[in-house]
Amino acid sequence: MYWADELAAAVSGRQVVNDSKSPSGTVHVGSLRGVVLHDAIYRALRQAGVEASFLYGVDDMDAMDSQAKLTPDAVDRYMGAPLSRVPAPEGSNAANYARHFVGEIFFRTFEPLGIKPEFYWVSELYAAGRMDPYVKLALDRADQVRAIYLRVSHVERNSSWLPIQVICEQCGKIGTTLATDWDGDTVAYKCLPAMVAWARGCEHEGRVSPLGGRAKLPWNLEWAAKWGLLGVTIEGCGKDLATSGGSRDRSDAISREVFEVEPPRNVAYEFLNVGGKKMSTSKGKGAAAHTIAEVLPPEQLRFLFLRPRPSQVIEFDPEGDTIPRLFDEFDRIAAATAGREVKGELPADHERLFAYSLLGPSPDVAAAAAAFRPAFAHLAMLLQIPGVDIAERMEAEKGAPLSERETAILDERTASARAWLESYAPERARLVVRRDALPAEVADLDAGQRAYLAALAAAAADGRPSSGDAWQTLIFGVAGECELAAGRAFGALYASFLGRPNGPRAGWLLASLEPAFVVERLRAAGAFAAA
RNA sequence: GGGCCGGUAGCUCAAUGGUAGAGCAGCAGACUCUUAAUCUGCUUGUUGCGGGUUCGAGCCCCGCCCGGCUCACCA
Repeated sequence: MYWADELAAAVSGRQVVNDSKSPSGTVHVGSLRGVVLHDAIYRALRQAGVEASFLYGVDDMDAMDSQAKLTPDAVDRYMGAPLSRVPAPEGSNAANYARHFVGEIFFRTFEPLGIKPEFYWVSELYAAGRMDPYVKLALDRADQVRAIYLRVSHVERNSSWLPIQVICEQCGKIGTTLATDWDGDTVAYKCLPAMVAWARGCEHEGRVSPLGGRAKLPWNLEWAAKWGLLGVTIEGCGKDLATSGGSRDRSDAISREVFEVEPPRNVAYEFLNVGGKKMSTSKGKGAAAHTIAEVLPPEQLRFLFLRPRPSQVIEFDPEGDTIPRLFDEFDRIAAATAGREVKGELPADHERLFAYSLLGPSPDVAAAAAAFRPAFAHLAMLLQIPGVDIAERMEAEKGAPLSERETAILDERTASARAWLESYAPERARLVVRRDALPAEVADLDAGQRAYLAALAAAAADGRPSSGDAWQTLIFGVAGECELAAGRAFGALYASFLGRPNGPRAGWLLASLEPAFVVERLRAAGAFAAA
C-alpha cells in the first residue's frame, strides 16, 4: 500500500495535520518536501473518509538572525527582533518581514503545487493570548523543563534559566534577552549586549508580564504548545529534528510531561541532496525553490517528493539527465496507470503515487493518465530547431489532435524545456550550428560520406529545396544514388553542421538555415574529403 | 559517540516474503521520411560480508564492513 494510504488507514477519529516554517532561513527545494508530504497525508486522510484539516504555521515570533536579508542600516536595529516586527524590504507592500518573505517567496510555490493549507501566524496566537496557558505552565514547571532537557538531550540549563524569551520593552529585540525570575505574574529580564553573537542588546532591565505577546516560548516548548492548542494529531519533521535525543524528542517529552498532551504522530522525512551533499544555497547553483520550480512543473515536482518513501534520501542533481529522466519516469507511471503496458518494475501502488502527484484535492486521474505527453528530451531538441511548428509535430506524433488538457501539458513542458536548456541541460543536449568553421568531427568521415556531402551540395544548388520535406526527400534521394546507408548519410550531415554524431530531423534543420550557407558548408565538408 | 538512509548489471536505479529487471551504455540487425525516433535480437549478477528465521530472503532478525547525511549551540 502507498505510504500515505497506510498512514491514513492506521488512524481513527478527526485528524489535524500541521506543518510550520520559520521565515528566517533560505528556502531551497528541499524545504518543499515537508509541504508536499503533509499535503499528501492530508489528501490520503480525506480520501480514506477521515475528517481532517491541514494547518500551516509561520513561526514569525522567531528572532531575525540573518543579516543578509537586511539593509546595512537596518542590521543594528532589527537583528534579534521578532520577524513579525521587522519591516518588509523596500518595495514590498507586505505588513512586515515575515509576511513579505514567506508570502512572496515561499507561499508563491504552494499555490502552483495545488497545496492549500489553512495558514496561521504564531505571533497572532501570542498576541491574542491563546498561548498564555502554555506560557504559564512552562514557567510554573520550569524545573521540569530543565530536567527534560537534561534527560532527553543531555543539555544542562542553569537553575535560574526560564523557558521564556521576552521582547525587550526598550529596543524591541527578542533574541538578546535573558529572563530570570518568575513570580507568577511577571518575569525579570535583562537585554544583554553579548547574549548572542549576531545581535546586540540594549542593556535594558525590567520586569514584564510574559503574556499576551510580550514574550515567546523557546522553540521546543512553542512546538509542543501549538500541538496542544491546535489539537495537532499528525506532524512530520525533517531528520535533523527527528534524530534520537534531538528536538522532536524534547518537544514530545515536554508535550506529555509539562503540557500533559499526547504529541502528534510523527513522520520523519529525509532530505533532498544535491550531488550526494546536503543542499546548500551558497554552493549548489540554482537550488532555490523557485529556480527549480521553473524547470519542473508542479506535477513533476510533487512526483519527485512523493515517489520515494519519506525515510529515503532523495538524490537530486538538476544537471545531467536527472530532469529528463524524471519526466520519463512520470510518463511511464502515467502510462501504467492508464492501463498501458510498460517495461520494468513499478512501485507499489503506482496509480496512487500518480494520483497524489496530480494537483487539487480530487483530480480526474484516468483522464490525466491517458493524456498524451511529449518526451521531454525530444521536445527540448525540437525547440532548438528554428521553424518547427511544435503543436503540429506533436499532433503528428500522437496521431490525433491534442485535447485541451494535452495542449496545456505541451505548453507547460515547452516552458520547462526552455528553462532547462538555459540552466541545467548538459552540452550534449544543446544544439549549436557551427557557423564559423567546419567542425573538427568532419575529419572522421569516410570517403563515401564525403562524396555524399559533395553530391548533396550539387543537388541542393541545383534543386534549391526550401521546405523541410523537400530537404528530407533530397537527403534520402542522394543517399540512395550514392548507395550510402541512410544512417551514415545523416551522420555526415550532423558532423558537418553540428559537430555531433546525431541530431534533429535533418531536413528541418537545413531548411531553417540560409540556403547559401548550407550549400557552402556541404561543399566544404565534401571538399575536406579530397584534402 | 547517538540517529536515519544507502550498498543490486559497466553507470543510474527498480523490485515492501514468491521466477532479480528497467533506462542508459555496449554489440548485432531493420527502416526512402520522428535519426536523441521506432522496431528486433544479444548479454552481464557471490543483491557489501557472516550467521539466523522461513517451504521460500535483495526484502525480516542478529553481528560486522564501507559510504552519505544528521544530532549533541540556537531555532
